[in-house]
Amino acid sequence: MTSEVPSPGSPDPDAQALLAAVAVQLRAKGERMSAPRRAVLTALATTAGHLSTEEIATAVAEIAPQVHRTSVYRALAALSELGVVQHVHLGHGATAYHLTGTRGPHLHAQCRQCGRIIDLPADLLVSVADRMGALHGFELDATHVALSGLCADCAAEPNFEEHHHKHSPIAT
Amino acid sequence: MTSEVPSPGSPDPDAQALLAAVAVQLRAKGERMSAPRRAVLTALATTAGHLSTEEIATAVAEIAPQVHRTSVYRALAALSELGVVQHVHLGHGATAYHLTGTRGPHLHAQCRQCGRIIDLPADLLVSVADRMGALHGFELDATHVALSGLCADCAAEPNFEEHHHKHSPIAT
DNA sequence: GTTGTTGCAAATTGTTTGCACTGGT
DNA sequence: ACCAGTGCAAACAATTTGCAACAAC
Repeated sequence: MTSEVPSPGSPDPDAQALLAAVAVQLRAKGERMSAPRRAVLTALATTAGHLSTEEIATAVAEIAPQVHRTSVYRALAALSELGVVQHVHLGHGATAYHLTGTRGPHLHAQCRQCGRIIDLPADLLVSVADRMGALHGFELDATHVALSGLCADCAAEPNFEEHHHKHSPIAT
Repeated sequence: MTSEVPSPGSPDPDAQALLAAVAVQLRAKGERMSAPRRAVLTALATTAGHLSTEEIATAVAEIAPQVHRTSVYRALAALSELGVVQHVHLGHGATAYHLTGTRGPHLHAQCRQCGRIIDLPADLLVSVADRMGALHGFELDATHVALSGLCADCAAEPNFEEHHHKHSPIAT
């Protein structure tokens, strides 16, 4: 939990390639690659999971301490705009960010007890989407919000033993 | 839109009954019925829809102007605790509240463009829930978050013509 | 008369904005 | 050299908390 960021010595080819590719995309739009953006991308790339703004800010602080929190927000906005970064709305009030490429398209579910996020197959809701389309003409974007419920561990143990707590303490 | 609150003259039997019933439940727990709680319940009862804290606060201000915003939050917390009020997490960062009894159990979907909320049959996700249970032991609570997407109107008109805007301007 | 609840003001938390300056290209 | 992007401080919005006064029971 304290250091999933690669030490300055480990180049991490994947992250390097990502930075280069994004730099190109940015330049194509007349925008620029910068330290904060690099740090945010690195944070996201080295986790492969879903991070809250809070968690990204923390990770960035370890990677590039001089980067201001404000710039993290701005970097996330810019990268979202670019399409490299996506976000998922979790229950409660939190938003989680992840790289668009990562692990292909997938849906999310979050445990309302321990906050754990579970990835689900992208096609899980296709029939539901079809039904909603037929019923209301509603065009479902299933990846955009996380389904809510209880993970296996928390369902088994009804009380809050805060099993893993990889994410937030969650209220509801 | 400006006044769905009943004028002081109209008693509204449904709301009255609700207030009485909740008062009993509160007392059973050693708690009390009060002006703010009455106002919040009335606001929710007279809308039958889903209201944001903002909207509730506004409605309450019309019903009982002396009620402080803080008390609205506290009333919502108390009534949620009691189980009379439930909330749904909408995309973006908003939370909508509604009476537990209202229109029976149902799911929600929200248009990410205009914010409109659509009610869906409660059983829409049962097969998905089963699949998640089998796959991960995850116990889905489908009512707790709103599915996200585009409503028919907004899907037809790709640009933001802010069709109805019953709810928030929504960003994403 | 108790004590749960309120109103208010102040503290918190999370995010955004204005602006002079820095750094990528 | 140009101007997008940054750091910082201040503005903002939304919710929470401490506490004395109040009112439901």
